[in-house]
Amino acid sequence: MVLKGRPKTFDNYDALEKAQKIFWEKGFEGTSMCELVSGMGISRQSLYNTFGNKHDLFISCLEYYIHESSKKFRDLLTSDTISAKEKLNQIIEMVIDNYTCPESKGCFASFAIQEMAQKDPEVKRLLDGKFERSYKQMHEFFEQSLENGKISSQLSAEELTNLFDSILISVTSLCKLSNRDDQIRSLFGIFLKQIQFS
Amino acid sequence: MVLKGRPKTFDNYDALEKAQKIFWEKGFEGTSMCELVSGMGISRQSLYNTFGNKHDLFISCLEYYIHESSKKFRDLLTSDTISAKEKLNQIIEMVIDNYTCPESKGCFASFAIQEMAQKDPEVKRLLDGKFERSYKQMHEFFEQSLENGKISSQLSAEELTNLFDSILISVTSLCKLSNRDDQIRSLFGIFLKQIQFS
DNA sequence: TGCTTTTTAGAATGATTGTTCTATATTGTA
DNA sequence: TACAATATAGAACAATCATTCTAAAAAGCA
Repeated sequence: MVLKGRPKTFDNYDALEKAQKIFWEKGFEGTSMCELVSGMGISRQSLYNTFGNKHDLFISCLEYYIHESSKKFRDLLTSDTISAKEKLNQIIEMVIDNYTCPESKGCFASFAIQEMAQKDPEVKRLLDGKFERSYKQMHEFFEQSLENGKISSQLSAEELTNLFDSILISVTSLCKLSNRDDQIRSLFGIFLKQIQFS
Repeated sequence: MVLKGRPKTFDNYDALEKAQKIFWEKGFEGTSMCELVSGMGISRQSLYNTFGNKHDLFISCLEYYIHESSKKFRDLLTSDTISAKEKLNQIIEMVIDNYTCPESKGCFASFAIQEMAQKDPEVKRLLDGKFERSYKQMHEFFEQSLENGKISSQLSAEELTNLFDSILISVTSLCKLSNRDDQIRSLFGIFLKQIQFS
């Protein structure tokens, strides 16, 4: 394939990341195309040529966010080099850092659940997929760890997954309220109390 | 105080409830005044006279929702006639019914957290207040129940409160995803496993 | 130098927004 | 009957919206 004409000068994913942050702060309906043009640092024409209309752009942002945010989580859970205990500790540390730092904006997917899932089938489908995949990854982790005796618990693999998933989702709302950092940390302490490591 | 002129023919709280449901479905930015005029069943002029502008109206909706949704919860927790175990069971049953019924729309306050809390200080203040009050009510309940021996647990009153609060918040997001009813029910089972009733 | 494509800026479009204004009807009390 | 308050419908307004269009500059390759 031969390239002709002026080459692209901006990076699609850089632009998507900028757009996503704007959507995140102002919401889908609350964000205007003018703000996106300014914020993404590309011209209106380039925006429409590259990303389609406003809704298309939002979907692309959500897809990119889901892809990026799932990466670290999946890599940690499926790593071969660290113990089950260490995996959990690293995930918990990562989450606590993310949701207790002052400039944290929470979770773009959780925001999308509340603003968009009900009225936008495409958003709903993407979110269902994302949360189902991470649920399955967690479940597999707990099931294997219980089976091979790395952990034991009075709770089943399903229950451990349900609880951990619930805590992860709740902190995306808690972090938007005032003075909840201690509660966020406490929740993971409570979760770890459910597990004995060998 | 003597009444003069034509009396009001619509009920403020009925109108607020209708407005709140529209905001709930479409979001603050996604709802137009025209939709509100149609949906609330009153004229545009009456709307502005009674509730001020769009933002004022949203705040009134949120205040009313907070007041109404806190009522049952508070009444149950502070009741003198039923046991601690019965209180928890009734609250749990109420929540599960609310969030697993097909026409459930979730929680208006949780929606407001994600769409509005970050950019609207007044909304933030109302939500901080609501969740802080219900947190304190729960904490008082668990503290007293532990002190007078109605319940015992390996978790402290703070931890029980943190966990229960977290579960309540997470189900407002879970209910917007597909096929999560079992998980919602499971979470309360897990919570009850943390408590021994006497 | 031509050709092609992407880049930019900004005008134009038509629809919709929140809000105010005008005008009139309704329904109570004095 | 007069007055006061609320009710209604809908026009008017200026602003903003998402999107398309116009026009020209920039940058690669043949």
